[in-house]
Amino acid sequence: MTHTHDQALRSSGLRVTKPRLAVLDAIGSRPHADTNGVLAAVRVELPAVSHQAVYDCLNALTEAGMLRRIQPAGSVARYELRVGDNHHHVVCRTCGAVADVDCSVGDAPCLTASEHHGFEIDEAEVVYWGTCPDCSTA
Amino acid sequence: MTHTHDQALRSSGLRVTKPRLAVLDAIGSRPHADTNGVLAAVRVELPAVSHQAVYDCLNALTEAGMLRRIQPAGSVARYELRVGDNHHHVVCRTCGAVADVDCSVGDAPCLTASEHHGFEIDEAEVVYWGTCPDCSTA
DNA sequence: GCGTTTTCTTGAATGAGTCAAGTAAGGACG
DNA sequence: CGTCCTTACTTGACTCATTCAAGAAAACGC
Repeated sequence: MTHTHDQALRSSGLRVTKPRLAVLDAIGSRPHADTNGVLAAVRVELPAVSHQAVYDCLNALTEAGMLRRIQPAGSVARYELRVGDNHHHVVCRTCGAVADVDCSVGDAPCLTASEHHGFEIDEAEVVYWGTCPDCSTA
Repeated sequence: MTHTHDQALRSSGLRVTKPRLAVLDAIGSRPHADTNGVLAAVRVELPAVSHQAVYDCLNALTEAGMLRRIQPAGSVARYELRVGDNHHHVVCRTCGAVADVDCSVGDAPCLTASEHHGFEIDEAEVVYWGTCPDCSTA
C-alpha cells in the first residue's frame, strides 16, 4: 500500500514524505473524507502534522492527478483517490452524505455538450441530488 | 418585469419587497452573478440594502424555487433565474466563467443513475469543466 | 555527507456566509 | 383608512474553511 503510493508519488515528480503517504492512506480508507477528516486520520499516525501541511498535500496531490476533489454546493471540499472509472456522485440534500455511482451513460457521451460556446471541455462532472436512505426514513 | 416578479412572489407565498424585486431583476439581467455581484447591482437601485438582506433574499428565493444556486468547486455561490429547461453549465478552470449548455442527453436520462445506493434522486446536475475561449488564447 | 530545492511549521489573515436582537415594512382584516 | 400580527430588513458581531508569509526542516541528486 504505502509502497504503491511511494512509487506513484515518484512517478508524478513529487517527493515522498510522511504526510503525503499518510494523506493517501487516509483517503484510501475513508473515501469522500473532508479536510478535517483527513487531518484527524493523518494525526493518528503523525500527531504533529500541521493543518497547513495537509492542505498543501491535498492541493499537491490533487494537482498531480492522484486525488480528485469533490465539492458539492453547500459542502466543504472532499477527496477521493482518483481512479480511471469516470464514476459520479449522489449527495444527500439533508445530511450531505456522498456515495459513488457509475456513469449512467458511458464515458464518451458525458463529454458531449451540445453547444459549448467555444469552451474546450475536458471533463464532465455529474452530481445526483436526493435523499439518502437514513434521511428518507427519518 | 417587476410586475411579473411581483406575481411570482405572491404565488410562492412570499411577501413582495423592494429588495426581493431588485434581486430578481439583478439576476435576470446578470445570470450567474455571485452574491457580491447581486449586492452591487441591487445597490444601484436601493443604496441602503444590507448584505444580510441580500443573503436572506437569495436563500428565500432559492428555497421557493424561483432561483437556482450553482456552486462549482472553488467558486462562490452563483445564481440564475430558475427556468424549466434543465440546462447545465460549462465552467472555465482558469477564470471561473460560467456559460449555459443544453442538456446533452435529454431530460429523463439525466436522472437515471445506474446504481443509486437507496438514494431517492430528484435532480441531476452536470458541470462541464474546461477552458473558455479567452483563456484558451492566452 | 553537502547543498539545493521542495515541503512542513507556526501564526496570522482573509472572506464568504451565518447568527442574533431589535426595528421596519407587508398585508389581512375590520 | 387604521390597527395588529407576522415576516423581512438592519446592524454588528462572529464562525470557520481556506490561504498567505516567513523561517526551519526534510528529501534526494551528486
